Amino acid sequence: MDRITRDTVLDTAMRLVMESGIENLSMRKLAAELGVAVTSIYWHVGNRDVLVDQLVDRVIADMGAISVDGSTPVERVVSIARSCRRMILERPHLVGLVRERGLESLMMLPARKALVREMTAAGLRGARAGEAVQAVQYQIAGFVMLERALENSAAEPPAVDHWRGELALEDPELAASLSNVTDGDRLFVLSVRALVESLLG
Amino acid sequence: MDRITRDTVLDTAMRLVMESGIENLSMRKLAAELGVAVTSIYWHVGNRDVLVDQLVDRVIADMGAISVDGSTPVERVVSIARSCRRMILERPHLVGLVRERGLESLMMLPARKALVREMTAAGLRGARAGEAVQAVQYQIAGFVMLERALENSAAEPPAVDHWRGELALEDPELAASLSNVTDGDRLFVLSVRALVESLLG
DNA sequence: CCCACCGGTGTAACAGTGTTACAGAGCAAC
DNA sequence: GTTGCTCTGTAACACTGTTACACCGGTGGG
Repeated sequence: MDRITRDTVLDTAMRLVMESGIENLSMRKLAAELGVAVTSIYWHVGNRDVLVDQLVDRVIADMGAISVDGSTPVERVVSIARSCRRMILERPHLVGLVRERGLESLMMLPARKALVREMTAAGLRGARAGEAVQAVQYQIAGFVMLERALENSAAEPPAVDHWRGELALEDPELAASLSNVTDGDRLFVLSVRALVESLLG
Repeated sequence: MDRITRDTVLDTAMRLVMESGIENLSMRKLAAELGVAVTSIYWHVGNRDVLVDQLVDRVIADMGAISVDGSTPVERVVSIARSCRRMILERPHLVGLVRERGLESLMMLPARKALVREMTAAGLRGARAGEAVQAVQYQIAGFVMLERALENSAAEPPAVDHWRGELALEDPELAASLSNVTDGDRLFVLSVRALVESLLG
């Protein structure tokens, strides 16, 4: 009997997603949570797709500004990347959200401007600078997406590598480094720094 | 009436996936295609999840060997990465397949061995080499996953960047480079080369 | 005042999904 | 012949997104 609003629908949808993930959000559950029939939701938001789109927009809107620290350009770009990664990892529902829609690029919009500033500050101009920005963006987004995807399938079998035995004899430290469950932040910073140092050099 | 086999089930499932993608594969459609009831499929393969797992294993098994060209270590790693990317892009269904399961890491197994060889040939040892291998692996897989995800959502709105106007005044070539739909291969090779040069330097 | 309209809601259905309890064929072995 | 095993079919359960249609409450016009 209580009237609902497009905003109340989006609010409780957001709450449900943050509680139990996008994969457990259905129109019927949302309607039940609102104490209303399914058709009301369709009247207010139209579709499940536009509902998810609205949720993505909300999450991206509240991602806030990224922090830029460091004195050298490399350190500043690394700090941007790190801030980006932290911001995404702090929002576990975001990955599922943008995985359902195809809006991965929007994930990067706040960083883009900061990256352009740093690249030009480091002396890059024109297409060189543009490619550098895109390369770093792709690396950040790709890394985090992959990282999240891998951690969900952590129950993976040990992936019997037959050649790992012989490798362990030649360079046991290398074999151990490949077997270890990766320290995400360390590998991330290492990769970004390597890429940026090369791009700016 | 015709008896079916686990292999015939997997074969036609694979065919259906290659024809219309994993998202259009349902147990009922598969059963209909086989001219059999759903329960037979369940008896033979058990589950939809194990069915998809089997399909992933098949695709990975037929990925074959990667080619390694080039004289310098950097060029050889770039060639490995490029070969990997091509192999994945040639199998459009693979991305949907591994996106449904969480087995992204398996995507890289054939490349791993080659990367280890090149890194040690370039003089890297121990944890340094292991991290380098993982960094390149993450970059390849992340880049390709992101690339495929972006190309599916190409109908995206132009993403009104308010600051692009002022940027265009300062460095029009940079603005154009950021606006352009990215040339995937060029950006990929550029990124991998930059990363590897820095890791090996 | 009444009636028509419109915004919003509810009922019930359609078509599709994965999965399974259960009954039954066909065949081999004892 | 009867038992037992392998495999298949029927029919259902519990979901999903979506919609055709009826209804209810208010607001404005005649």
